[in-house]
Amino acid sequence: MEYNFLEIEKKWQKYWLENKTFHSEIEQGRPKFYVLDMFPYPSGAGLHVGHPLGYIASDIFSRYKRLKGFNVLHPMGYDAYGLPAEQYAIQTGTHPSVTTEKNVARYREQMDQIGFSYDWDREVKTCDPAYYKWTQWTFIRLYNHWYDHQAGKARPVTELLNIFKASGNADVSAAVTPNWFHELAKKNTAFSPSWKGVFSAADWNSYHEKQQQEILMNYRLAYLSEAMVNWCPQLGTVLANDEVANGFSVRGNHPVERKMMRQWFLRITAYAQRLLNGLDSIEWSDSLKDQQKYWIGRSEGAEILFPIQDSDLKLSIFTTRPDTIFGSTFMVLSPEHEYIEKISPASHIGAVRAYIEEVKNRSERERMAEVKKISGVFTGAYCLNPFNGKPIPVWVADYVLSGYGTGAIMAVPAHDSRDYDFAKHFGLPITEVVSGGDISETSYDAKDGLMINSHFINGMQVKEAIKTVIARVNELGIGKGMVNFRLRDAIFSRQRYWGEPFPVYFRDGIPYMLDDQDLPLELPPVDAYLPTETGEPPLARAKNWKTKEGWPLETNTMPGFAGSSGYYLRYMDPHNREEYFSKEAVNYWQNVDLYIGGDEHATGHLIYSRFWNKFLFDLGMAVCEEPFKKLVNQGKIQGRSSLVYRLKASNTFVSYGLKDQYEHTVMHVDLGLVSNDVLDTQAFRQWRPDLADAGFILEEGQYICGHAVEKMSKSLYNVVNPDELIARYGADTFRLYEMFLGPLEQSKPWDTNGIEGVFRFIRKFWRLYHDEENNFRLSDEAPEAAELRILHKTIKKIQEDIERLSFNTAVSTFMICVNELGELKCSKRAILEDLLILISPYAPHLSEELWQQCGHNESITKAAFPLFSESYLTENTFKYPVSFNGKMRFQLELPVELQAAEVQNAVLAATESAKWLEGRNPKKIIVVHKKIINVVV
RNA sequence: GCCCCGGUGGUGGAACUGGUAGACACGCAGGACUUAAAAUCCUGUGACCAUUGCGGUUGUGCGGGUUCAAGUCCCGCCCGGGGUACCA
Repeated sequence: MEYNFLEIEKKWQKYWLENKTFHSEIEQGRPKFYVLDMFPYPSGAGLHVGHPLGYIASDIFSRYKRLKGFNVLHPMGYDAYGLPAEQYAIQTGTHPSVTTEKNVARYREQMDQIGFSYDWDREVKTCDPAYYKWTQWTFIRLYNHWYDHQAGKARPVTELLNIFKASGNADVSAAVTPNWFHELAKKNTAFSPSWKGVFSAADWNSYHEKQQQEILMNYRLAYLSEAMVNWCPQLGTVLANDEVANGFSVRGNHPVERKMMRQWFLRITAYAQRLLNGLDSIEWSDSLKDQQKYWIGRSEGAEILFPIQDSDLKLSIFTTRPDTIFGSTFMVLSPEHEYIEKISPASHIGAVRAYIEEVKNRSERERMAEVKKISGVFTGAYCLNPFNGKPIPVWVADYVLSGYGTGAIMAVPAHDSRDYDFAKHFGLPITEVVSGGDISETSYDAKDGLMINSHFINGMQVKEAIKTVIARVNELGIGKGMVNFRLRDAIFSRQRYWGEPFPVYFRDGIPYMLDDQDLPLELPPVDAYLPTETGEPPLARAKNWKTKEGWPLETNTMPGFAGSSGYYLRYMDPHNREEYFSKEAVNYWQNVDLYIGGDEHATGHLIYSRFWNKFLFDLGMAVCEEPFKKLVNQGKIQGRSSLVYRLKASNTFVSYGLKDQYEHTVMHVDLGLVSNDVLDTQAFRQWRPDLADAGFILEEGQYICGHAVEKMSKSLYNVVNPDELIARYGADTFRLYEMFLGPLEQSKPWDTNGIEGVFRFIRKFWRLYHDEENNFRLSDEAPEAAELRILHKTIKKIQEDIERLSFNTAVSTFMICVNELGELKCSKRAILEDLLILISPYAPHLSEELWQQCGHNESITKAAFPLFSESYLTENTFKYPVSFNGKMRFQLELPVELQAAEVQNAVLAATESAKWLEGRNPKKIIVVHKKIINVVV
């Protein structure tokens, strides 16, 4: 039988589906292994050749682990909420679920063609009410919990209420919104403006329901707050920080502005330290961990109070360099700082207000673009250095951010480059307090040197000085050591239709959660997918969008990362109607052992889901602190575009090698018209009407195209579609070729040319099992030592490669093995059956087919991975490479048992040595057993 | 600016802990089979020099260093990709 991949692949895909070959169930006593792909957003364009790269790798690993005896959980699903389907709905009126279903079906069809070993019984879709019920359920828990820093975990709000009732909040160490009491006093006149947010039990019990709820909101892990948010007018919604880059939306690249809005937030900052600590316990790439570390942005320092001159007010600043306090020659407040109005004298307040107004009107984008532009204004006020009472002028400038630290800094121009630039610009004094730099040209920011001009810390090293100042500040009660994080709470509301509805209603303007029994709150139909005339989100269009009692429901929906934050847990028990997932399931499957996906999720999904998991861990539901033990980012597959060169103002095209002799413009040409960089000129003329009369300047009778590596995109005509390749070469060849392309984690260009080599290999492999007439034929003769050596060498290498996810070298290893067995004309069952098992994770259809022809009734996926035995590889001689002064000169075959001294003698005795010794005596002979000999002369 | 990753033939890449640089494949050249083509098989293929033969020199972005030995380790640069951007 000829190798007919079309038939074989269809046959086994059907077999796997009908026999539920990859269905997994809990099997106590059998070790589990959880392999997960980042589930895709099903876009209308379908899969291109870059998408399946990670899926193939994870599939190979899953199949390998099954052969190794593991009970493998390998599910797939869809991150179904997304902007494209909704934008399409806005344009056409088609409900996004219709578009999504269609795209899901297409994705499934494409994935099935590749022969993945997913347990499709566990499929989840984030837009499925049975799934998002648990997203809503978790939101309710977040709302009903607060973070206790003392306990280091989330606790129920009911417990917090008991504490408040019994003893107020003085002893509570909770994660709260900074300056929440200040905002509350502004909103609710029942609270005094000078209130510091501390209340006794008696105070608490005297508060009205509304006041109590308003206070509690600042403790909840999901909370509603008026805050500066990223507003994207084109998308008509708010975005989280990770969804914005350089002032533009990551999706769609639309401008984003800052706006005050009331939104739902998740208090992810409560978990900042744990999110940081957890990174040390997981196997992720350094670059990914660094990205998260930077995003979390922990910095240690101190909060110090500076009294304002002629006032009772004290200005609180945050600094990581308390050692430089005597070098602080001015203070800077952010333009939003509450003290500005209070401290600026009448003589200056006009100019200050004008500056603030100017800053406010600058858009976020302008601000970004003008980072280097220095601006600021003197408030006219002074504060005093708390140690020596020296007056320091207070400025306002927009290089200080209101959202970080206390929104105010002590500027130390000598040792901070931003302060330095500011001081130079406004002619403010620069006082050196750390020796070791030259501050005439630039600031000296290093934390290295001895303190000078600094009273009680003079002569100390920076590190010691920092400790000493913090201790002194503590002692005097004018500040304390403090840790700050760059991480911001996650904005959780979207003013869009296509997302999870919040399980929230409002009574007298106060939010309340729905009962669990009313979940899921399903997404209602609307007449249009646009905001209302009054600017309310699309859900405000839904009829009867209220509770049974008539209270209005929340009209925002949840963001994209809501549904993807806990999906790996739901896969463990996807059909459970009573629980998110059962205790039994999570105790068995624990967490993800290997997670493969793109690194664009570094500061989004991968932080949110770690947070989500830690919260569920605090609830006692997740059993591991970290959801993804090992994570690998597959590289991007870039497009390899073909280029042709058109002579200026003509329809003549010049071949690549001759193009520099003419003035020309470069044009992208469809990959389908090019083979091995040679253009099919006939097809080119038919490609577009305007090219029908195209002329060519050829080299050696051919038109050679140039090429460029760039992103895969329709507009560059370089998109390669897996369906066509599979139709032509089969899925097994396609899988192998994707892996053969290069290391999984590396980005690389797709070049279809090489696929022929892999296809050749597959057919060569097939021929090992067949005679010249293509009849299946294996011999039962005992294998020879040489054949066994090849097999075991291969087992060893394949196992090592797969364990370190080096799939490209594994493919080479198979090629070498088949080349060598082919040379020996090996057709021994004892060799070839093991080889089939080895290759089955890579080329599953082919190996199932041959396995069956070998006479097995059961799927090869149930076989056991062959055991490697060192004994077949032992040799009694070794061919030593012999170097002279490090240069390899010749090889010398010697018995392996020879000791170093004997080897040295043998080398000196070798005839070739004389030539390189040239009569000299060697100074030294290095012998590394079974590695190398180096003669030093 | 800062952080991370990378730079090896015409191309994709291999060399895992320092130990024969260029495995495996593509492409290219030559050959076999064939009326011919496809398919298949064989040989060669980093560069330069020498080819009558063995061969020699050089070579992993650049410049130094450590070592018996460096693509691999150290120092200083250059280039490409990604992340980040006044976070005090």
